[in-house]
Amino acid sequence: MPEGPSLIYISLKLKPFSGKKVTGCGGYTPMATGWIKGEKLLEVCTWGKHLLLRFKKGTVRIHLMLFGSVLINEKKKVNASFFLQFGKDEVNFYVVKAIQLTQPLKDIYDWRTDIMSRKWSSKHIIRLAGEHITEIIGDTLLDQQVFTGVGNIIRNEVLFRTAVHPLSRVGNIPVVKLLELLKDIRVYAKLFLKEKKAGIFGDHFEVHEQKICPRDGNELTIKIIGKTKRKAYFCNSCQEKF
DNA sequence: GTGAATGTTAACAG
DNA sequence: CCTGTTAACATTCA
Repeated sequence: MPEGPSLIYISLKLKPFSGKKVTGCGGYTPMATGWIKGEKLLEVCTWGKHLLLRFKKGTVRIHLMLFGSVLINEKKKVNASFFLQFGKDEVNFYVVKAIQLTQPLKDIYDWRTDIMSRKWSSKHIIRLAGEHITEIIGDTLLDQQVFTGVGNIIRNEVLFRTAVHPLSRVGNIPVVKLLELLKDIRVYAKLFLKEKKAGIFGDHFEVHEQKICPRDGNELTIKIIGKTKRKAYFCNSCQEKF
């Protein structure tokens, strides 16, 4: 469920609860939850794949990992790792990691790298990319400190869309090309969110989980690459290796 | 029944 | 001590 756009989608669904008072909370999370009861949910925001629920006494940082899900006024058979009640309404978080943050969010998070943020700055990321010149772009794209919110789907799709080979060294990619890649992450992420809203996300990836390159009809390469050990789908012939 | 999947981090080995 | 590898977590779907 979780890449940047999915988190925005979830946060939009939770926004109506901001300003509302928590009447009950709990779950099997090891995080203490007593401090939340009776508090007003001040704000719902995100940083990449982090869902942030702000309260006066701290923020609950929720991460969905691979299998997490959020249901409003619906329950699964399994226990929720975390839940919040707002009077008659309840929000259930399944298989999530919940942590209490007490520092001001500004001190922890830099939204200039968050692909879903208005504060996103390509200039800043180009600068950061300079510290990763020996790395392969396939790895850097999954580095949450540089491309906050990018996951395996966005990585594979955007590399294909901009015709960049995942094994390209970051330092070898011309800045113009890198800028094109950065821009397309934003474009694709928006499309991702749009499809999520329409309930059709996942219907038509170009390369992710595919077999044939839609551009030249060649067979796609499917390979576990880099330090992240995630599966990359790419076309060896039409994605340029820098 | 098996394996893989939009992910991260703690523990371990060298 | 630093770096890289493995394990662990938990669910759903093909």
